[in-house]
Amino acid sequence: MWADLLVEEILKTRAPGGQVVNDAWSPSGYAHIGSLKGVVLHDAVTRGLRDRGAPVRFIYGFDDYDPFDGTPSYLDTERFAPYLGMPLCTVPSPEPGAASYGEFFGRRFVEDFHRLGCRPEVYWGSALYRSGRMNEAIRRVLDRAGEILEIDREISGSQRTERHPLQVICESCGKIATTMITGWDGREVTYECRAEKVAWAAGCGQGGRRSPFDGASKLIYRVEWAAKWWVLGVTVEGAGKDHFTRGGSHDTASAVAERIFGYPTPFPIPYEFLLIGGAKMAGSTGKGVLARDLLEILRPELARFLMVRPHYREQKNFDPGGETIPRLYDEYDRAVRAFRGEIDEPELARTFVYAFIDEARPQAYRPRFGKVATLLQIPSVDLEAAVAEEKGAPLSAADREELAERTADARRWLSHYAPEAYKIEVQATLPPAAATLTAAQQGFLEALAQALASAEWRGPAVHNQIHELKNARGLSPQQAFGAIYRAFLGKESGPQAGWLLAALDRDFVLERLRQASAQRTAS
RNA sequence: GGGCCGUUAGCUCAGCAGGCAGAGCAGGGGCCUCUUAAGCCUCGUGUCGGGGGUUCGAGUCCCUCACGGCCCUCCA
Repeated sequence: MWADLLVEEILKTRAPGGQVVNDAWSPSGYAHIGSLKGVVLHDAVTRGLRDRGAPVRFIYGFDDYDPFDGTPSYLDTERFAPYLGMPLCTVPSPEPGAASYGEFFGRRFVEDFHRLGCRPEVYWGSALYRSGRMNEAIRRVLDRAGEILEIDREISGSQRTERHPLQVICESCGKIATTMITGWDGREVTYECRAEKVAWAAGCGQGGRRSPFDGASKLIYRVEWAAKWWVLGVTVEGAGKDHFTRGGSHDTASAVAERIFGYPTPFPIPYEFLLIGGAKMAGSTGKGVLARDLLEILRPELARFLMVRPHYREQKNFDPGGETIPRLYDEYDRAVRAFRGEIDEPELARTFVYAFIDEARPQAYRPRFGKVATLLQIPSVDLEAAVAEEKGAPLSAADREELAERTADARRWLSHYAPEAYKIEVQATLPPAAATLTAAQQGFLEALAQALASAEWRGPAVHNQIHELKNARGLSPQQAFGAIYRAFLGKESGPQAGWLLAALDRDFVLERLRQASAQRTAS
């Protein structure tokens, strides 16, 4: 299990004291799936460290001092246009109930990752700056701006000419993305708010002089990353591979951390992307898969399992279509059984340790997902009774809850993602596929109609009738059952035929059997 | 151009601190009076992408090539 190996490596290479695991995200819209993967990954590592008895804190930052740099597609562009360039914490919330835009989306995301069992200590960038905790870092960065510019050029080949790696909030217009610092005297900075500094927001053209401390300014991204490590004492922090490219933001942040702050780079965890249906897509554009979208597709247990199961360096492409979801369900159930010691799969058992939301929950009886999906589609089946029979004991409250979850998931799967072959739908009229019936099959159906006219209208009785006639007429199971499925479902196979027919209206069944047997066949 | 990852049974993938190739699904066979999507038992010789190398021994380490995916713009 990769998380175990990481934990081991962390304990081996980091100071024996407590670990501080950090992750952060800029709340510029609804979080997308990758941000969620980040939280889960850091939570897993935290869980692993805790499991080994190591003192550990997991902190999570919302970078709501970052500038608002674009309106997501699901919001009104015109309404938010005036706020472009301001810190996310001073942009109004799109809905009532939050003090700011950043807080609104931050809180939404907290809800999402809480559902996945991640409960880091949350902190806000705005509070970090306003409280003065970043002051010393800001001072140091301003004093050594030249060195940082050098580091930037050396590591990333950046052509950045802006000397001060700091952005101050314009006192006139409140924007932070548009300002340029022109001087630093050890107490205050002078700045200009420029109309064309960035393409997506216009500065007011004013300038001024102010103290950069206590929330008046924010470090630029790469430098801020290093500063936060230092200020918060971070010892473990991963990021997506986009940050870990050579000369990328992580390289720069590491160099700044070590050379400017004299602080060792936290244990790095560069992780691969989770693709959904082959696409990644960004949250700020509003396109693509949001964290909450995934939670619409998969219940929290499975969503977390999906992110924890593959090696963190492995790119995973999750395509909810086909048999992906039933397979994921089966795999999760196997992990549960492995954890309980029912099957010998140590790797899976460990995976479960990192995947579970609520350790106690999986004690419930777990009927196979595919089976639930099938039974669900046969009207006569009492799901709870059927599952209780399989279990061999009455269902507990937890069993029923589990079954209800699965039933809801199965319904969703069937209506949105399941291949046609898994859908059982009795056709309202004789399906075209019935035209391919052979004479022998038609004879069989005709005889079946006669026999069923007076048979007991229950699954087992109908089932026996089918078998008797099949045997009497020397038909293979394929021929006999295939004929029934074609006549009713328009397909080659289906659920147990006796129960299927008994679930339907008798007259309807008899009529359909006669239609199918009377139809002229191509052959 | 640089980086990361992938290429293992028909399909989806495990296996990667080197030691006789695995699972699930599909498929074959069998049981439950009944093979037809519920349950149970049983069956897996595949150039582990190609080629070198290290080793007593390599999917498992090193080099190299090919194909595929993604990333290098503050998007995980």
